[in-house]
Amino acid sequence: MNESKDFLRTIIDEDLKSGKYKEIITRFPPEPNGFPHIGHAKSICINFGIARDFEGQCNLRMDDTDPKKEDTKYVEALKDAVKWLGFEWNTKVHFTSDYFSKLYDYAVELIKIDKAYVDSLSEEEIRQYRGTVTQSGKRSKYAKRSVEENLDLFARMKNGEFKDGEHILRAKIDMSAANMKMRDPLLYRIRHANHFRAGDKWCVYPMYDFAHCLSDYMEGVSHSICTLEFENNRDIYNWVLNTLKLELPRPYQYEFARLGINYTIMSKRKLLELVQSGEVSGWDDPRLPTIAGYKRRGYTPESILNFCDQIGIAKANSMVDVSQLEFCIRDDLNKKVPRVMCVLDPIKVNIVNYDGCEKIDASYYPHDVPKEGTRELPFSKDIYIERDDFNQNPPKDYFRLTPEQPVRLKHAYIISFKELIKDASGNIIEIKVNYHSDSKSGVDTSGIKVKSAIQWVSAKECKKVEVRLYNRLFLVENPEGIKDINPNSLQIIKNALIEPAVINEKPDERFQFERQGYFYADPIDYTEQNPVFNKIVALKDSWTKKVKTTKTKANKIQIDGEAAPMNEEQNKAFNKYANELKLNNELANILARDEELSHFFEESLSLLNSPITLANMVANEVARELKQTTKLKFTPKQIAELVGMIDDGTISNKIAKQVFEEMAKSGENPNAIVESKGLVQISDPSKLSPIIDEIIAKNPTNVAKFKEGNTKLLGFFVGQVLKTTGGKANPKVVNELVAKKLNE
RNA sequence: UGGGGAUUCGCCAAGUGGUAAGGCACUAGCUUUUGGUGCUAGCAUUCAUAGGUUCGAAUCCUAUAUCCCCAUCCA
Repeated sequence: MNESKDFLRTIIDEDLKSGKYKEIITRFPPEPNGFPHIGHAKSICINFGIARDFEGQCNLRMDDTDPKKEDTKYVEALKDAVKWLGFEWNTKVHFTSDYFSKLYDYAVELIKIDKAYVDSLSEEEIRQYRGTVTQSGKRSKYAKRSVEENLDLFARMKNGEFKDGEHILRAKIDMSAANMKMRDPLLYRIRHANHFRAGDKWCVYPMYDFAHCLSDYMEGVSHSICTLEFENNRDIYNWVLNTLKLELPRPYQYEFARLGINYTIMSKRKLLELVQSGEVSGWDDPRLPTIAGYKRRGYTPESILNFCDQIGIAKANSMVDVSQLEFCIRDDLNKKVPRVMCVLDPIKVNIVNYDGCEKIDASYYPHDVPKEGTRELPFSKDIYIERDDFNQNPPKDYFRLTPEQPVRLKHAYIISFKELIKDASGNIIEIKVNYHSDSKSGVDTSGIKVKSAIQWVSAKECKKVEVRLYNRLFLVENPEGIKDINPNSLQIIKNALIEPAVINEKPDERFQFERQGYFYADPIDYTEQNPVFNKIVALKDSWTKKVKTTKTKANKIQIDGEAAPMNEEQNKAFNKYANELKLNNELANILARDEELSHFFEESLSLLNSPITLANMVANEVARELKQTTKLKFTPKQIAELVGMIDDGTISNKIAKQVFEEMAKSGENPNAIVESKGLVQISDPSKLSPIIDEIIAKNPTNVAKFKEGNTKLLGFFVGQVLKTTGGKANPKVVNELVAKKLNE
C-alpha cells in the first residue's frame, strides 16, 4: 500500500471523524450487460478495498434497470470477477430489480408532492424541448397535469395500459438549468419487455438517475463512488434524495477517473464488437483486457490487485502505460513459478564427442528465489537449441554460440562449434559441436569462460507442445476499434519442444520458460495429447532493445488569448485605481473588473486610507471568500480594522491571513481575534535569537547542506521558526537573523 | 458556444503557504550458469502559461491555454 491516502479515503476519514457516518458502506454497481474488464477491477478494488480498510461493507449490486440489454450470463461473469480478485460481498448479491416496488412507491411520492409528472410528448419532441447547451429548454404542456391525473396515468402505465413510449414519468425541476441533466430528467419509461429476473411483472422500468441514488440509500450506502462521466448526474442524485426528504444518514456521490491503458480498448460496447465480429475468440480471449481474458491468459489476481494499487485514484483523465501492468505480473510470477526449458524455434545440435545419455538433477528455481524443487533433465548426443542462439556472423556483444564462441547449455555442459550442416538451398539444418566433458554444471573444472547459458532439450525425451504467443491486440496507443487491430496479435507455434518433466510431473500451471517469458497451461484447451501453453508476458529484454529510438522533447509553445476588454465604467475605475491610488495594474484590473470587489474596496477605503494594503486584501483574500460563499460574514469595516493592524506592525501578513480566516468563519472582529489568541507578532531579535539558535542546533545536516550552497534551505529554517512560534514571529526579522546566523 | 471537471518528469501519482514523495519506463555500474532477478547510482532549480499577493507560492488571487464530460425513453 502507498503511504499517502487517495482523495476518497481522505474524505471518508473526515466523515468518520466528524461522525457523519457510523459505518462505511460502499457498493460495486455494474450493469450486467457485458463482461467485466480491468477498469471494473479498479472499481472493485476501490469499493471493496475501502470497505475492508474502514471495516465497513461493500455490496455487489447488479444495476439491472434496462431489460433490453441485460442477461444472467453477465451476472455470473461479474460474480466470478469479484471472487477471483479475492473479495467477498456481504451475504448476498443485490439487484436493483429487487427494489422495483419500493422504487415505484418513491415515484408515487414524488408525484404526490408535485415534483414529478407524466409527460406525453414524443421522444423527438422531448429532445427538442430540452434545448441545447447554450439555449434553455421549454417545459412540456403536460407538466401542468394535476397530481390526481398524474397518479392515475402512472398507475395505468404500470398496469400496461399504454404502449412503449406513449408516456413517461419526469422529475419537475428546471427546463432552463445550465446543467442539461437537470432539465426535467426522465424517471420511468414504459417497457413491455421480459426482464431476466423480474420476468413480465413490470411494464415500467426506472431510469438510472432515479434508481441508483435510491438503491444506494436503501442499502445504507455512505459513499457512492462512480466514474467522472457521472459528475453532472450528481445534481439529480442529490435532488432526488433531498426532495424526498429522506432520513439521514444518506449517501453522497464521489467521482474518480476511469482507467485507461494504452494499446487497449476498455469500452464495453467496443469489446462486444470485437467478440461479436469474431476478431477474438470470445470474452475470455487472452488478448482482451477482460477479467476472463487475463484469467485465461494466466495473470494472477495478485498482479491485478497490485496494479490497481500502483496506479492510484485521482480525478485527472489518464492513460496508464501497459508496461506498468506487465511489470506487476512479472514481479509476481518471478517469486513464484518454476523455471523450465522450452525451445520455441528449434534447431538440431549434434554433440559429436558425446555418447550415451545421462540424467541431470536441476533445480526448478534460481538461487534468488527461495523455493525448493528439482527435476531430472535427460541429456544426450542429440539436442535442440533455439535458432536465435546460434549466429554465424554475430553482431557486436552477441553472447551466445558462434563459430568462435562457446556457450553453456543451462544446467549441463559447455559446447563449442564444430561444423554446420546445410541443405541444398543453404539453410542451416544442423549444427555439429563438441562438448567439454570437464565443464559439467556445478563441477566445472574446464576453466572455459562463456558469456551465456542457453536453454535446450534432449531430442529423444522432449515433448512436443503448442505454444500461443500473444502480442498487443492493437497497433496504436489509442485504438478506436477493429480498424486498429494488430494482424499479428496471435502467433501459434505447434511444434515447440519442452523438457519432459513439465508434462510428466506437472509441477505447476505457470512456468517461466527460461530466457523467454512466463507461460500458463491453458485451462481449457490443454490435453494430454496436445498440451497448450499461453504466453502470459515476456521477460524483460535488454538485448533486443539495444536498438532504440531516441526521443526528442518538443518544446510546446502556448499561445495565450486576450482578456475580454473592459467596459467604460470599468475603464474609469481602473484609471482611478492605477493613477490616483497608485495600485499596480494587476490589482487595479482585478478590482475594476469585479463590481462586488470594487464596492467592497471603496467602502473600506473610505474608513482607512491605506489603498495598497486594502486592495491586496480585497483582491486576494476577499475574492477567495466570495468565490466560495454567496454571503460574506464580515464587513469592509472589519477589513479596514485588520489592515490597520498590519500597517501599524501589530501583526504580520502571515498572522493577518490567520485572522482573516477566523473572521470569515465566525464574523468576529479582528481586534478581538488577535487579542483572544494572543497573536501579536514578535519582532524583538533578542526574543527570536534563542529560538533560531535552537533550531540551527537541531538540524546540523541541513545547516551543512545550506553551507554547501543549498540556499533553498533558508525557507526551511524560517518555516521552522514560524512554526515553533505559532506563526507569531516577524518573518522579516527572522529571515534576516537566520541568514546572518547561517552565514557566520 | 452554457454548465461541470482536470492540468505536478516519457506514463501513473503524492503534495493543501516552509527542502518537489513514490512506482513504471529509461540510463549507467555491480551481482548473476536466465541479456531475467537483485543491488547501487542517475533521472522536475520546477508544478500548463503569464502576471499579482507574500520574507517565502505547485499550493492563495487574476487572466489565458489545452484536454475531458453533458443536449439516449443507456448506465
